[in-house]
Amino acid sequence: VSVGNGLVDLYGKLKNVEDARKLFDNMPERNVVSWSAMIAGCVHNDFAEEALKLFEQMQLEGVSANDFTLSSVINACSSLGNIEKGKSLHSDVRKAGFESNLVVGSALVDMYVKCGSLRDARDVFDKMSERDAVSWTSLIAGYAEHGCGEEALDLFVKVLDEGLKLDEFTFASVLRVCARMACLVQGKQVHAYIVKAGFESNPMMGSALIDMYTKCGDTSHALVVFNKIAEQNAVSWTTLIAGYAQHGLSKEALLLFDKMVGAGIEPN
RNA sequence: UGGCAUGGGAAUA
Repeated sequence: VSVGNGLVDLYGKLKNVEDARKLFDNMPERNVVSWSAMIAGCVHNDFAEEALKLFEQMQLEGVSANDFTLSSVINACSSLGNIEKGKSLHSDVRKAGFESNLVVGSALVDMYVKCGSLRDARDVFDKMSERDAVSWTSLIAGYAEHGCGEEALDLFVKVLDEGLKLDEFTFASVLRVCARMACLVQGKQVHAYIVKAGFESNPMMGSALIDMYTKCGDTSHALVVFNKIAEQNAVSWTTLIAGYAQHGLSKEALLLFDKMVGAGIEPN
């Protein structure tokens, strides 16, 4: 069974859901790991509906879900924006006693965020017994997405207070908030944290910083950041070009585009 | 007892 599970997982990760499914269907024996791997494979390859179907089938066959199964199938509801199913899974989580599980909790927060119910997301978040960078980022990104900049920044201050190690995903979400609010003061503070955390040359940090600086009207700092990125990718270039264009610097933007092509980056 | 599976992020439009 373990070998089969490993193969189902591998095919799913290689984006070959068809073969994963063939393997899964032909397994002489299936346990909760087999089902979880197959469900996760579907979710990661944009077959969220199929993941929900598999979950139902699993229950019909009398296999009970564990924390891994639940987080994957909750993630399926996130991508579908299916809050009804999400809520019913939330009650399954409570019944199965996975309420205090870190991963399941973060998946629920993300699910409610993607379904547009920030109240529920906040409620789950507040009730979690432990939180990591993912839990915090899910909620911060949720507030960012829904235009609740104040709440997002408030959370960021709190997580800094807790002394939790943050990753580039958290910083990217906070920078997005600063960009939207055109708040240069906050943005510069976040920039300082990024430098301190050693993420300065990270391409994702670079594009988030460029976006923040241009939306705040500081194109010269945006250029400084751009030049510090270890390896500029298409997003780095696009962000800078769009930032210049937004400020009427169309000649500079066109020049940048030529430079991008010259640097061997394919425009998309 | 151990082994295999699960959650979050950036530009443009």
